[in-house]
Amino acid sequence: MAIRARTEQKLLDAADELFFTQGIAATPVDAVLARAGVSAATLYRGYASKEALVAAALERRHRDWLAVWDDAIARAASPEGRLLAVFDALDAFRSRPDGARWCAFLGSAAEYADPPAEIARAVALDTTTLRDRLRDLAEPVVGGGAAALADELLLVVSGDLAMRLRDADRDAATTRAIATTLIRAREGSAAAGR
Amino acid sequence: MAIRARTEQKLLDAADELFFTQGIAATPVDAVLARAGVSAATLYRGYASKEALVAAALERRHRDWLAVWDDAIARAASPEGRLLAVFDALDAFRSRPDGARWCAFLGSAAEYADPPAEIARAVALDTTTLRDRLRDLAEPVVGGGAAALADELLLVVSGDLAMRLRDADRDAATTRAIATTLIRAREGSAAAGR
DNA sequence: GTCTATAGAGAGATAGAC
DNA sequence: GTCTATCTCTCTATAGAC
Repeated sequence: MAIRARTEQKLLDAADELFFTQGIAATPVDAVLARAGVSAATLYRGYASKEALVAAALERRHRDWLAVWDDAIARAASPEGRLLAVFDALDAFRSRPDGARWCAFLGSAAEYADPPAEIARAVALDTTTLRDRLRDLAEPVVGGGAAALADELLLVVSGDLAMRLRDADRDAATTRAIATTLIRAREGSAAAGR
Repeated sequence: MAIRARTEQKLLDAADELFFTQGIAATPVDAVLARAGVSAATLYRGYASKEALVAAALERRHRDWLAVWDDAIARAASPEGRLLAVFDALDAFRSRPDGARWCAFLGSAAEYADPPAEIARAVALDTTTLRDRLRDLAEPVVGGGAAALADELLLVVSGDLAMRLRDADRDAATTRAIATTLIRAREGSAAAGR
């Protein structure tokens, strides 16, 4: 990639902040360039297209998200706490200065009827990472029902994110109440099956 | 509105099918016009802007959605069945020929960082209608916890819709399993509190 | 009430200078 | 490795004929 590391970082910072708060289609490339203080020619030396820049921003954001999630898991004291840590991480990630309006990955998926391959890959990675890690974290809590519980919690996470489109500043309590109820229900049946 | 009823219907049909499957920003007005077999001048005689057409399509869709939901409620035989009917309605609405890719209302909210007033109104109406009707339907099932259960189910509905962005054709079973667990949990505490 | 034709603005991407 | 200048295309909306 024939582009300087510092320039690339400025581009990704600007892309992240604009694409995921204003929307991809709503953000002209010029706006990213102006915020980054970089010229169009430089952008297109490093990236094949606007979509390639979006994909790169998503990939960096995915790494950041995993780091925040890992921190939240590390701070938890029990298996159930580690499973619920995903919601602490959601709150923490959201209150970052560059917090997206709702979800950068779902938002990107929503903007394309037929997403460019690079963007589809980034969104699919987010989904499988969420599902796989939730299942691993659920296993110590509910045993055999871990995969099903992970699917349920993935829907709850997605629902929490989507609700941000309905009420801009909403209470996170409902989300946690749902998660706790779902976990309790499977803890009970796991214990009964033993 | 200086536009013929039949012409308006063709425009709304085309707008609905294109905006909510391809995306609003991704659909040029020309594409709507071509599909409707109507000219640009006619559209702008009836609607002030592209956004006004989007809002009109959302309003019509909202009325259709309520009719489908009402039908599903009418077919249910128990209070709990009527509360769960929202998920039957989601399935039915989705399999219509003009079924949106995920959700026309959330999708419209997602496309605008600062939505035009008419579109914001339509999305807000969808949200309050869902919340209020779910609460009314929950009341006979769980009594005092109805408002809290309605908030939970609204998040589940939104999560089901958002999950369609992750897996294009997914199993509806997870959604219903979550809803049933949440209802059971509050039925239990309602009974215990009596 | 609807159409053809077009105005006027803004988009993504590139050529060539430095 | 980065910038200035620009090319080409597409978009929303309107003017004027029928």
